[in-house]
Amino acid sequence: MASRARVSPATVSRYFNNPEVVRRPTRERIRKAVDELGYVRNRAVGSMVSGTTGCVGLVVPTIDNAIFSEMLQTFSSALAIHGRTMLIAAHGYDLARETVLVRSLSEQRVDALALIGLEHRRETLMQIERQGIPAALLWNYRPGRDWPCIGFDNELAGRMAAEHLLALGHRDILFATGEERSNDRAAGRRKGAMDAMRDAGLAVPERRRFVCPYDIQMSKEMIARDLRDGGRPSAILAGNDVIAQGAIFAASSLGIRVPDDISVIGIGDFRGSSAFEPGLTTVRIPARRIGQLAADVLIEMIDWPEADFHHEHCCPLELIVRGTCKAVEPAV
Amino acid sequence: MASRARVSPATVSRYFNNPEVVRRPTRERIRKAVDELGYVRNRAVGSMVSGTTGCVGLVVPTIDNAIFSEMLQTFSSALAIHGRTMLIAAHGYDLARETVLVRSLSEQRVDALALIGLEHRRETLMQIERQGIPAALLWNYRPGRDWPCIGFDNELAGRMAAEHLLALGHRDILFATGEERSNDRAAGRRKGAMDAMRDAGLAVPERRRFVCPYDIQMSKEMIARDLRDGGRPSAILAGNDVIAQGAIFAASSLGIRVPDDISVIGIGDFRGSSAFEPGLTTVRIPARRIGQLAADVLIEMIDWPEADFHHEHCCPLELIVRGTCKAVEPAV
DNA sequence: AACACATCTGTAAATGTTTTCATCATGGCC
DNA sequence: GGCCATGATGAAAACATTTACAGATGTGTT
Repeated sequence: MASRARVSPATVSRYFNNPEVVRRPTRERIRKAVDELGYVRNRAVGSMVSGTTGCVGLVVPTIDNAIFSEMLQTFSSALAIHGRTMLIAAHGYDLARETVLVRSLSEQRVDALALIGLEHRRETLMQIERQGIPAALLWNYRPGRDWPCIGFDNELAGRMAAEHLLALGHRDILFATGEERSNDRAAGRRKGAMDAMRDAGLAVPERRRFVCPYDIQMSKEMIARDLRDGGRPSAILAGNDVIAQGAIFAASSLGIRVPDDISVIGIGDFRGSSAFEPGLTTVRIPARRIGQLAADVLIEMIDWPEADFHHEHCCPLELIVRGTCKAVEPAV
Repeated sequence: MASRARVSPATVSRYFNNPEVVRRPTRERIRKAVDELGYVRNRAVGSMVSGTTGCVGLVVPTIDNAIFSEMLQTFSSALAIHGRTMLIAAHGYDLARETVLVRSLSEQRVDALALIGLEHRRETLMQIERQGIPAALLWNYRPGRDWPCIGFDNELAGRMAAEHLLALGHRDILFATGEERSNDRAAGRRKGAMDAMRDAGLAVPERRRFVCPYDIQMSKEMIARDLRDGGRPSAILAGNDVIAQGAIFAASSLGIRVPDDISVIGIGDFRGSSAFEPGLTTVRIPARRIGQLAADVLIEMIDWPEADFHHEHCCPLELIVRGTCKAVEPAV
């Protein structure tokens, strides 16, 4: 390649990385040679010398998820603006597999790494620390961590949902929360909701709590069965909007009207939740904001490795009141 | 690293790539050294010498999309089984940007590449061809292409939906199809539906056709407005399930009952479409199957570069009849 | 003991880019 | 014309791994 343009490899390198330092005619000669040979420079090699790949790794439980994908999209676009690429890997809610993926990403020499949630295997975090890869934990937030952390307070989300129902006078609430295995977010939300109940002096019987998978159809079926066989609560608190949507359809399939006969609240405010009839009342998760912040923080950490600002962002939640919750009639 | 275990770099390389050719005690020594030093091998460098990175690139219009993400998940898992990683990039329905992404992926030296749709800029395809990267086009299918192609017949999908409505006696159908800019899939579906109407000897007036964005809320609003102002068709054919869901909510918001007052059919069978009340009648896209096949095909192309089997997979579609379509009452 | 053979490991070359330092050319200024 | 500053380019080292080949060691057979 270099010989075709009658320049040294050094100049070719400059042509790609700092075109302006190459004299116009030389530049033109290289451009032509690149064109004719269909030359594509090998970034992998460059990374060996310069130590950077321009890739940022993102390890998520699953891509196949309404709300993550919103964050992913923003994250990816934000990186692109800085000329970086996103490398993505999904572990399917299996933290052991997460360790493998992190290693694989390290081997690719990603410039930075983002993980979902605060809970990870010791091994995973040590791997990252040891290699000195800039990294951040996303989606969940608790203060005082020694890792950069961009997310929101999942406990608060659960609490906000519960308190909204309590404020409307609901006492008999069904808690249909998400699977908690390898998922500190779901666990946090349930805890927050339970705390709110306790604080209100209300006990939640075992039969009013259960775990739903992240699937609208399966949630619908489980909740429908419970509504049919397990008595009739006055409200359902769902661990996320997918479960909430399942709950609405479950009610609908049994001829139970929302919100007249039963109230439903979700967490997430996924795309589409606003379109429901009636619109889903929910606690909005600032997914795009998290994606954007995550990208900003990681790029900052890459570009100023010494700086060591303490990155902690707790993004605000917002209760979105739409049409699926209604006050209980005052006892006559 | 090599010195710490008192072996040559060559043996370390063997330890990682072919552990079984290294003698037990040596292996153990290396394992210990790796452990102590927290050593992580640099795959990027290896790729320079061996020419492979273990990464497969996937360029999609958007990740933030119910049905792609199902395919992505399967694709990624299938690759993982073969020890390969997925590199993903989204161009936001901008084929010019796609070219840039493909170049970037080439520079990373992905072992193979997958693109969505059949239409791409000449430049994009030439880039790939010139570099000799194994590549496949996904999601859409038309026979006789000179590129490996794994997808389904989008025209047929549109036609199937239309013919179902026609068979139920519908004549006045509203066509709410997807945005066609940089999207041959949406264009194909609309064409298929229109062809079916023509074949049935029916003209579709301009006011019964319009384009919806890929967003449930916006689709709902557009369709609600049309239903209010533009007269009342007996059925709505939606270009995808998101639009169909928007249509159902639009009807619902106006007190129009589905399917009694109006029928709705979608294309996709997204997760969640089955949970609707009533369940959405739709044409199922075999998303997981496409993801699996795509991974298989690409891995085959990587492993047997010479083989040159003609890869063309047209995955079968299936009409899923649920509850949103009803025969029109026979004229009295 | 000699030999063939298999198994394991080391040597050294090769890979394509970046980076540092040196060199060369050019032009302005005294 | 000599000098310095500036800008453009080249030379060469460095990077961490793979691979072909050679050498070493061990094993079993005659």
